[in-house]
Amino acid sequence: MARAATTADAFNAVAEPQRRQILDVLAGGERSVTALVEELGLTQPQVSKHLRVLRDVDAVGVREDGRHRLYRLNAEALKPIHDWVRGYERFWSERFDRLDAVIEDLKRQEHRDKRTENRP
Amino acid sequence: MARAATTADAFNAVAEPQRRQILDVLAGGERSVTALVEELGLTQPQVSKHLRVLRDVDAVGVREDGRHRLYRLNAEALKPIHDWVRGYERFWSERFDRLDAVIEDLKRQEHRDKRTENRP
DNA sequence: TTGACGTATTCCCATATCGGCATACGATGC
DNA sequence: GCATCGTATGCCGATATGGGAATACGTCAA
Repeated sequence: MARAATTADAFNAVAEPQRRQILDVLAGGERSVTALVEELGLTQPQVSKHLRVLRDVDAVGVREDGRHRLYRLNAEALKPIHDWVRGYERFWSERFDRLDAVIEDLKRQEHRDKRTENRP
Repeated sequence: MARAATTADAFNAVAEPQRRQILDVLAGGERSVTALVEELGLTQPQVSKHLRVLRDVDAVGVREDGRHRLYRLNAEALKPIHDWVRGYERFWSERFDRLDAVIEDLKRQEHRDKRTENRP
């Protein structure tokens, strides 16, 4: 056994910078492979391969149009990432600064309580 | 040349499920390596290695405490991920449905303008 | 039908990655 | 000093990954 859980999920798909770029372009609307090749300055096989990965995690969809294949964004697939990272929002968001301060105070209070609770 | 840009950035660090688990635990407060080993059911070298990766991208910090090493979350490092994925929020959030419709209308309008702007 | 175009796939190379095991290393307690 | 604990690192094997080049495949035009 070796190298477990490289599970082709959205997190992995998005870990590659060029794939993020592809998604960013597709956010602007459908594109053919050639269009992506030109806009991103990548080779055609490169783009096709990245699109394959994105398709496997359902982050993009395809539509046939003559000899072209038009790819479109399917942002739903990114929601799990959003949901996960949003759980950390409070650690940096100013909106929660006050709340954090209060929590810290409570923690300190709790510590003091523990240190003194068994004293005469 | 081969395999470019697997750049040890936050996106990559977080692409590994077990590393996300570690961060999730650390979100609850400082932990020693052993504590993480027990809470997650991983081997000690596994945990140490994952922590190394997380430390390299500055997603966690360490503090020495006797022969223990206490790791803590540094959520700031996850902000780039949040910022990036937040750009896609509008694709699934109902709150933006109306706005999307308006934008689409504007795009169509623009297309019409372009198609006719050089006509007599 | 033939040829060009648009795209996907295959093969190969170099390297990165993960797990397991063993081991090294620093701090502590006896 | 010596054994032990807590942790980090090194090495290995298996596999995945990304790039490049070549090629296969399907569609359309002449």
